[in-house]
Amino acid sequence: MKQLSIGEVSRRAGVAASAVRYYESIDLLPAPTRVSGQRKYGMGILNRLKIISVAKSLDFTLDEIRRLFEGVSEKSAPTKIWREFARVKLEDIEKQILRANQLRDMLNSGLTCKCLKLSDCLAPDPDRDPGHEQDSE
Amino acid sequence: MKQLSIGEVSRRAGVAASAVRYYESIDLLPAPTRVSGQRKYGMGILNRLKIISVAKSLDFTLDEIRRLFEGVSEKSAPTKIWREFARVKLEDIEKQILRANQLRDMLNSGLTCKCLKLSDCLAPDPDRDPGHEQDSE
DNA sequence: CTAATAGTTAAAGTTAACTTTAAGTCAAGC
DNA sequence: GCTTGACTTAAAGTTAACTTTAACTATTAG
Repeated sequence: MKQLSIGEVSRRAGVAASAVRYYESIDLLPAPTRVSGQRKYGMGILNRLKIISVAKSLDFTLDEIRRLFEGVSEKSAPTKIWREFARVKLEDIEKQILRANQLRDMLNSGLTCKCLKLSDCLAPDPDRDPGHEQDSE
Repeated sequence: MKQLSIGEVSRRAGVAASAVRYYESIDLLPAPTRVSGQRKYGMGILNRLKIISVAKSLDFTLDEIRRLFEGVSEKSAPTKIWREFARVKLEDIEKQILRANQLRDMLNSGLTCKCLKLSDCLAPDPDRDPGHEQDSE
């Protein structure tokens, strides 16, 4: 079974060695075995780093990912925990899509008539150019 | 013309007063007029803060938003510049929407089949449980 | 052997976007 | 006049996710 040095792990996973050490320091990665002080990893580390990288790209924080791994180390269904995280993240993304549409609409109306109003508000010194106060709700 | 104190702006816009001062310090907001040292804002500030807040929620950095406003402050045809800017930003936002949809799809597939494979890799101590090493590419 | 390369640590530095703190000013109500 | 509450400033603190640095040790090539 091949043992990888931290440098090899870094190269093969495309993750900086300092990041790998950092992940270990926050218990996102387990402490590997040591050979005369130096970390030696099994191939499993590559998978683990891959998962971290994918989760990160899905806007999971490292803390969430850590909890994700923790959940898996429990006896009960790991898929359940993954599903739950994915569900929550899905909601986030739906919201993001809604907001993107909102801003798109704001910008779209900026491209047509409302813009004249909006752009007044965006003028360098709005206090000098009054006359379009919005509703005081 | 109603003048708002920073506290009123904060309440009405749902943005901390310290954040408003911070925005001013990084030139994201213009310096408002002062009445015996205290900031007094016109209603336009609320629009401006709203735009900032929406853009922020879409992962625009404050620096990007600042550049957004800058385009509008040029002397020459402000609406023209605004239009051009809005057009460019629109493209960005369409991309954001696409990316968000992609992300949603990834999470959706995470909720179904792929997960079962992934969960194998999430075992508590991969080094003790070899047998699914990935290709050494 | 030496030199170069790769690994080790703890601690400080980085960036964004703020918040908190400390010390002081100002306006309003009693 | 005094107190209270909102405001002012500069500067330091916060959080996440790392990176960089400094000083040191270990491994490998020649």
